[in-house]
Parts: sequence; structure tokens; C-alpha cells
Amino acid sequence: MADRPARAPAGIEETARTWRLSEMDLFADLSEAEMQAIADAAPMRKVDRGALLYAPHRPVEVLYIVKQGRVRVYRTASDGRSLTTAIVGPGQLFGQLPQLGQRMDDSYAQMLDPGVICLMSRVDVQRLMFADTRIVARITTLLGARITALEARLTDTALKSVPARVCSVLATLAGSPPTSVRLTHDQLADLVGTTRETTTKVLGDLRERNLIRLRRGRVEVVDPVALRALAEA
Amino acid sequence: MADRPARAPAGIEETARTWRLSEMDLFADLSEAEMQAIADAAPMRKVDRGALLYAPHRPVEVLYIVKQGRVRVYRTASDGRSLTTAIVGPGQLFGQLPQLGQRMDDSYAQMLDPGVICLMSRVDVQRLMFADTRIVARITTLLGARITALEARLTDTALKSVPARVCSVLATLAGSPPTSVRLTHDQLADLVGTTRETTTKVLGDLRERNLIRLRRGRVEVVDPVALRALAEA
DNA sequence: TGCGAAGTGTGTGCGCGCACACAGAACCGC
DNA sequence: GCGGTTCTGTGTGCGCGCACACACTTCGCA
Repeated sequence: MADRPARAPAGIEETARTWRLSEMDLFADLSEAEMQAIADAAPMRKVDRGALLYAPHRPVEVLYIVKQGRVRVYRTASDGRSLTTAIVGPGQLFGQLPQLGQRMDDSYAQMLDPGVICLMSRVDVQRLMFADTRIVARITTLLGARITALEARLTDTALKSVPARVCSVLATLAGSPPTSVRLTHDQLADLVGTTRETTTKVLGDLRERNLIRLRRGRVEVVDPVALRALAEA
Repeated sequence: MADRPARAPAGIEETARTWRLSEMDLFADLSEAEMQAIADAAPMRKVDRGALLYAPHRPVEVLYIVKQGRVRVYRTASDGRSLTTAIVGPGQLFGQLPQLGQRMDDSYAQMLDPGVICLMSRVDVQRLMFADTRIVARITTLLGARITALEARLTDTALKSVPARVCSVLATLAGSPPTSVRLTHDQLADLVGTTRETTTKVLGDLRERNLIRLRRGRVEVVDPVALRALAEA
């Protein structure tokens, strides 16, 4: 788990806790009380940047709910290279729980920022979430969307050039309205499936075309439309 | 739909119909009567080799159940190149039905062989399958497995060499016990994410090492263990 | 049985992106 | 402030896999 796990002070921002949960699609149609019950069952942990939350060697069946910070889920090849499969942000969840369609298998999970995550045990999930048909139905739809996204990314990786993929990742991560993407060139390279050097080169080209602005550890998206267009070509 | 759709003769192999359904993980714990009800709701169609079952332009909400033959699900890039995302065989299903986590979005579906497929309408799915919690639970688990498989394939595509990917595809498709893979070099190339010529070259190397035997339109796997080992390296 | 289509084998440039190698810059700790 | 670390920018080969081209074989079908 985290290098320096710590219990959060009791009663910290109770309203915020349920607010975060309601932000998740998964819990959208639950009552306040129901969400509170779920929030109560999940102990909070403060975790450092770089902390390894999950590794494939210990297959613990737990559900992680991210409250603060971002988690990078990645896989590694035998030669040491790695690929980031997902970046999980506040209000989203991940973990090893086949009944809910959540699997980590050969994946690792590492904190990108210092943050706070909640842990939910297998039995609590069974009791609070799996029993609720509304939540299960939402999970099914959500998993379908994730499959679609993965298929799109797979075709991109197989068929498109590195510059196109960089544009695709930036346009996707920037969201709407377009904000800055807080990732280093190294982290972007891991998402795109290329090297850090190539990423730097491509970002430099995009900057010269005034599509993005480069700050240390972040990319500010200036023209998301043009970026998306380049991603399709 | 199919170029030459045709109603199957009434009452054809009734026992075979339910047997096929019970083969699917999805329907594993249903009674004979329940499976029969589902089988009855799905009209059968004979379809030619090469027939286009689904294209992204007409987003019809239907579930396809494959009875005979194989279906190739693929996506295309703007330059015309394509990538096969799945090969759906007898007893498996696919289609556009977000409630069940089944999405086709930008995908096409085309018959690899002449065969028979069943169609199930949205309302029938809602009535017969979505209402059953056992089926929904199985679907959730199944979707999770598919996500894992897609993530593995994504990392392979991004991190591994073409020869390694060819070995991976062959080892996976051969199954256990290892049988011959009935695909042309062209179709394999579409699965691996490379060109037909490169695929031919790699297959030639594997044949010289006595790991496979080449027949027209098929690859016979001789040494699946060595193949899997090369896939990991 | 003969023709056309589909599938397979092979060779030759060539270009993209990788590997390696530094240098400078920005940030963080003490 | 100072030193170490992380992040970024840049250059130079080099090799894998692609694009293109063509010959040959096998199969389906009229």
C-alpha cells in the first residue's frame, strides 16, 4: 500500500465526502443516506506522491475510490518499458473485484500526486453496491463505455502515427472546457506508447504551431479543435 | 444486414439450438425452459461469407448471437487501414446494446465464413436477459474479462515487436488443445496490426523453426508452448 | 477445363521513431 | 543559498517494419 498511510481526522468535511460520491456516475441515483452509508464504510488514507497502491503480486480483492489526487494504472513489459492504461481521478474508482467487472490482473497502480483514497472491502461492496440493481446496471454500462474507449485507443496505437496519438491524448485529457494537462513528457510518452524524447520533439512542433503552450510539468491546450483534427488525420 | 438474408427452415435442430446456448458462459445457469424461451425469441438468418452485419452508420440496437461461422469485428482508420478488434465464434454474442455493456460504436461486423446468426431485439433482451440478475452478473464479469484482454492487447501492440505479437495471436487463437488457425495472412495482419507482407515473412520464419505448418488459408500450430514463450519475449 | 480471383512468397529502398548521449533549466530539499 | 534531482531540449546513427512491385500457386466457378 502507501509508503506512509495515515488515518484522516474523524469528521473531516462530511459534506464533501458525499458530494464527491454523488459526482460519480455510479452513485448518481442514490439517496443521501445511501451514499453516506457507502462513504462511512470506506476508510480514508492519505498517500504520498509515487506511492504504489497495487501490484499484481498480491491479488487483494479491494475497491479503491479516489478522493484526491490522480492514480496512474499501468502495465509493464518484460524489457522494463511500461504503458499507462488509465489515469484515475477524484470521484472515480478502480480495483480488483471480478464480480463488479473490476480487474487489475497484471496492472500496477501508483499515485501521480499526493492524495487521499478510500478502500472498500469485498464484503462491504457485496453488501452496499452489488445488492443494488441500479448500481450494477450503471456499472455494466460504464464497463461497456470503457471497452469502447479501449478499442479506440487500440486502433489508434496500431494504425496512427505518434504525432496523431499525442494530439489524441492531449485533446482527450484536456476535457471541456479545455484545461491544462498536468503531466510530464515522460508520463505522456507512457500514455502514447513512445519514448520521452520523441514526445518532447512532437510537443515542440505543436508549440511552434501555437496549438499548445509548454510549462514545466504541464501542457496548456490552446487549440483543442485543431488538436482533435490532427488526431483524426 | 446480410447480402442474402434467408429464414431458416422451421424446427431445424431444436436440441442443437439450446445446446449452443448452454455452451455460452452467459446462459450457464439457466434451465432448459428458460434457454428455450430465449432461443425462440431470436430469429435465425443464413448469411454469406463477406456479408456486412453491422456498420456504424445505422446505429440499430440489436444483439447478434452467432450460431455458425465466425464474425470479424473491426474498425477502420481514415487512411483505409483497418484493425480487427474481435473474432466472434459460435455461441458468442455481440451488438449495440449499451444497457448490457455491448457497444459497437465505430465498428463494423463482417462474416468470415458463411454461417447462421440470431438477432434479438432490444425489447426481447430487456424482457428475457436484463431482468435476470444471474445473467446480468455474468455479463458484468464477462465485460471485466474483456477489458483485461483488451488492456493486454494494447500493451502488446504498444510495447512488443511484430513477431512477438504474431506469436501471441497464434497462441491465443489456437486454444487448448492447440488446433489450426483458419485465417489468411491478410486476416492475421489485421489482427496483429501490421501489413500482409510482414506477416508472411514472420510466418515463414516460424515455419523454418518448425513451430507452425502453413496451409493455404490456415496456420497449423505445432509448438504452442514455444510460441507463447516467444510472445512474452 | 480453362479463366479469374484470391492467397502466398520474395526482394528492394526508405523513412519513422528508437536508443544513446549530453547539456541546460527549473524545482526541491536542507 | 546550494546541491541534487527531476524535467526538458537537441543531435546522431541505425534498424525495424512499411510501401511498392512482381511472380507463382491454389482454389472457385462458369
